Amino acid sequence: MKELDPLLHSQLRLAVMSILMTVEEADFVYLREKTESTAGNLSVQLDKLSSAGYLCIQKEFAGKRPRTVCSITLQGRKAFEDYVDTLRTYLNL
Amino acid sequence: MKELDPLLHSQLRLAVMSILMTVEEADFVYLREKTESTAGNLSVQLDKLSSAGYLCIQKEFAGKRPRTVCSITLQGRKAFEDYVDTLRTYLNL
DNA sequence: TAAATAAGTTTATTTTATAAACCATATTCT
DNA sequence: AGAATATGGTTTATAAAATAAACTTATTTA
Repeated sequence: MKELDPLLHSQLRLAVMSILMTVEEADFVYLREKTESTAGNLSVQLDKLSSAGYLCIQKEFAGKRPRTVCSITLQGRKAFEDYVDTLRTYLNL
Repeated sequence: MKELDPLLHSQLRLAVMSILMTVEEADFVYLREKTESTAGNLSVQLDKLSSAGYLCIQKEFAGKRPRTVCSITLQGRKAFEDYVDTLRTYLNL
């Protein structure tokens, strides 16, 4: 049985990637609200996804406030699709 | 975002449930081979699924050797289907 | 009869996820 | 102006999980 990419097999990381699959980019606040996660947890998980090269993070300023913008990478997109395929075999879909 | 049943959102437990969805019953050895897991890990995960009422475990003897047979319960079947539905919203399927 | 194998269980270790605490800046209230 | 509050996060600590290693009991096999 092929193993599920552990980086994606996590509720919050999967939710984040799922959102980024459908949207050109998303900032920290949006992701936090959409996923109903705490900032701390989100921060950690974004770092992991970023370290893996699944998404890229740009830090800008919106007016005077910091803004963290995330977008999925090609590699991330591929990994997500791969994960879905593997999952299908688990779910009998 | 609805949360994914943590009992099913685990690689090994999901694999086990997936198998039990398609097969009347399966014994310990079969599950271990099919999932390529260690006996220790499998034992722990089967206990959890059993405690949750997702599967039932019968201990018999096959000749002189013990045999642990598992089958999915109605509740387990429902939980699995529910998990799949929830997951769809994450995966945009 | 001693060593190896089978079928598990229990305990220990590592990894993960999550939450709590914290930091820096900006804004609002008195 | 200075204190309190909000914003947008990061870092550190805690709780929960997954996994592996060690152990148990019985059974074959050499």
